[in-house]
Amino acid sequence: MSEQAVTAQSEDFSRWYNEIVYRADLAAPSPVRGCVIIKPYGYEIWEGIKSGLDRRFKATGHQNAYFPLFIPESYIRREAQHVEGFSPELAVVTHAGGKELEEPLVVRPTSETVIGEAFSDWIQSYRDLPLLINQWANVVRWELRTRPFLRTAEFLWQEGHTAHATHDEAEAETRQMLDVYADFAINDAAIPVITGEKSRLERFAGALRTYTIEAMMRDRRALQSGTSHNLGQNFAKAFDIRYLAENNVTEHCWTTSWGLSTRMVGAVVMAHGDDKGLRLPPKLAPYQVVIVPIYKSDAQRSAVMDAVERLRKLLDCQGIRAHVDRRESQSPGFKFNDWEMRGVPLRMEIGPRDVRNNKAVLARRDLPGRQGKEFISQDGAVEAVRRLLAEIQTSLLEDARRFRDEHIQDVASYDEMRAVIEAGDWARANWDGSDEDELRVKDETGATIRCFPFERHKEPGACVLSGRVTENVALFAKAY
RNA sequence: CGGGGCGUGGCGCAGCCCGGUAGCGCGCACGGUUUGGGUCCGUGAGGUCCCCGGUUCGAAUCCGGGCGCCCCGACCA
Repeated sequence: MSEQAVTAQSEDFSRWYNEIVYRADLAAPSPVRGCVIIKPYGYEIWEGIKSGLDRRFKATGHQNAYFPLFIPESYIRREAQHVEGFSPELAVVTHAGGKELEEPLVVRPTSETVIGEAFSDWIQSYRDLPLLINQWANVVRWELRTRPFLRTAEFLWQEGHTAHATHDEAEAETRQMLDVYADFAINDAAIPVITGEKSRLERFAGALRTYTIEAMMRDRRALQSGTSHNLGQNFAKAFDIRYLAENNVTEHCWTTSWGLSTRMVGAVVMAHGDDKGLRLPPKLAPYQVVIVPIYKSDAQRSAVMDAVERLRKLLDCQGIRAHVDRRESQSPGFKFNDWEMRGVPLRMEIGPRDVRNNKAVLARRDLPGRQGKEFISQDGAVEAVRRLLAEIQTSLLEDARRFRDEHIQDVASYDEMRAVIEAGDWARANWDGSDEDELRVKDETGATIRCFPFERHKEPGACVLSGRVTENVALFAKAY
């Protein structure tokens, strides 16, 4: 990596990102254009994301299920805005079983339609509500340009689909799940996301309202990292999802959907990475501690490996994910660099000197060079590791938060906004513009409205474009 | 679909302008050396130079045509 430092220039950063994704063994280039190959190390990060989310979904009463990969083309057409939004990027199966199908099957780009069709059968009475379902699945959207994890033709995600009796319940669900995402992003992924509502233009095809968590990457670009949609009664009407209320009147349900994808893996890479490669938050790191043994002679090796194995077991018993790098053909120095590149939060070095003194060296990945090194006694290893992992988890979040806050600027005029965007930062502005105004901003600055943040950092004021006084505050940024 | 670039061992590239029988780095295999911050040395395996046609005694190199891929933009989790 020495020849390619992370810089604030997105062009360099993109190169850094691609290289690190492949070198750290998160993914492999796919023989099928734009599709995914996630390698074991990258997949384990995804599994960490899955378990963090699944735990939260269970706590909010959601249950997992699985729906078909194929969707009859006619389903997609039933919700007007939905077709319009997705049709350009659909992959369609026209032949199967050796002959042309009567009705083409779409490879799901998202499952509102099939799940809506199923829900209409499942739901009869208000007693069946709320219906809270999640599915872990892969979906396909034939994107024009792809990047590993951030945008691939096929990606893995979870999509939650719920049905409720009232608008308010659906709205509460939509907001709750956004909060779940934010909680996960902040506390597990150490990414200080900003929650807010999407503009009309950025809204999900067919939704009443779309909420988002927006993350700032190390090159200051924004990444939409999860979304939650209040679908109103649009899909309920299109798929005839109705229930009989207590007063014996038939009503349409109010539905929601929300999703978070393997893009989150890319978000972790881009939000924390540095010149040396990945920096993984301990909660998501496949290996939290890597133990590198150091020895010269065979006698030294057996003494060192005994101590190493003892410590590994100790950590393992405490639920700490520890890995011993037993490679004989690689020097310790090589291993240090290798694991730093792969983002392991903590490295434990044990050599003959340490064995003699009952010591070990711990090196944390979040701090540069010597600053991160600490001598500990082997007896206190578990405690020290536990303490440092917690500190690293916190420090990554704080580091990212500081970075984020330094690069969001409040602006009072359109000129100011252009300058801030031009410089690469995010601009926070009073906004009361039309769709056309929003498009104009995109055209002229390259920035889009990431969201109208829930957390207000700005007083009512004049819209930077229309000049009308408004309470609305929008966050503008260039996005991935 | 618009603009730019590139196709040469597994990967990254040089060679092309000015034709002469294919080279470098990484990786891989084997041997030795080294191991507290990316060891070093030696030996070796591995190539239809994207495809088709033309010019020529001779084409990776020149000419014509085709194909593929990447990057920037439009679309997007």
